[in-house]
Amino acid sequence: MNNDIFVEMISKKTKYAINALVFLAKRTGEGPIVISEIAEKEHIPRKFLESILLNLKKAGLLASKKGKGGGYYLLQDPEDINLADVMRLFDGPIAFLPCVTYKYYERCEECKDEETCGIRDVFFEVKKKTVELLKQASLSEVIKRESGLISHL
Amino acid sequence: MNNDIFVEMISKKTKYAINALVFLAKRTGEGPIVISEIAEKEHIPRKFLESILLNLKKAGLLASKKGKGGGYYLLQDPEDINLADVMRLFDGPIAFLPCVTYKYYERCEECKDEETCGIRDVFFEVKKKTVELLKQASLSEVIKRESGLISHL
DNA sequence: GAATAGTCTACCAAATCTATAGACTTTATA
DNA sequence: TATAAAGTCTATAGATTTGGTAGACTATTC
Repeated sequence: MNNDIFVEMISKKTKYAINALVFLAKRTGEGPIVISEIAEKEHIPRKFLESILLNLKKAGLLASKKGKGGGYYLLQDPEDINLADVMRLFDGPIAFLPCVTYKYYERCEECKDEETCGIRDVFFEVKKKTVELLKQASLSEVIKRESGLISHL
Repeated sequence: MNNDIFVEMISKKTKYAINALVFLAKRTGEGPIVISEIAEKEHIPRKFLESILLNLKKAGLLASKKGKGGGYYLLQDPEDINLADVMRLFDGPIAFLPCVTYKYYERCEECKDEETCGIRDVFFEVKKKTVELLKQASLSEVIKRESGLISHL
């Protein structure tokens, strides 16, 4: 039984990454923004954020500039960056079971017949819907929702 | 970046629990089934399964009988046990963020204004849909899908 | 050349997950 | 009533992951 208060399902890395990206998206056109500003404004441990931004850069979402006047800035259009991609980058495949992923497919050891596995079928459906919703959630979409124009809550 | 081969999202506990429950559901009416039989047939480490079944018993899904001729059996109708409940039992709330759960609600530390948080809005939608799909997935539904009558793959 | 700012490597503490071991209790039945 | 069968309880342990820190290094600007 889970005695723990709470099991967070997305990692802090992903959460911080999303927050940093949204922050940068809102300030498109202002030129490079320094790590420490993002860290402060978004309440993210500075050193930890460093490695996150580096990952986002390697993944091609961000670019950076060194030296005075340097910092990070979005490399892609906020329309084109979505939460599904970000989550996959840090937390791996978006699925409850490895057998319903495409890129990270792995058979369940205990599974007797995957072809007719009802559990797999259920989790495949869940994964499909989740990815669909997260793909739709681009940075611009997230920002748009912040304004309260669209609310699902 | 995730260098690990794969991050399994539901715990083995949950997976084993579901498999054990489906197994028991298929054998409703046969009386108590011993732990070791479930362990063998479902390829679950025996001792580990013990504690899982105990949890399921405490949660009111299973009952047990000690001594010779004893074992475990379903206490509820297979229609009435769904994957959402099982997952919650072992893995906690079904949500990517604590701020979109009901029973385990917790505010994100870094969050500036929850009311207008676009990220929260997105993840709330995802959670809602996920729970909906998992609620529909009762043990009987899983078994029905195994037969290949309904397939979403 | 000094200050600024990102990059790289290494490390670490805490928590969680997946078990395993073994003693104990209850029950059926020969 | 002894004994074997079967579930229950407590404790522990190894491996992995997560979240975070430290510090040296490199590149850029003025």
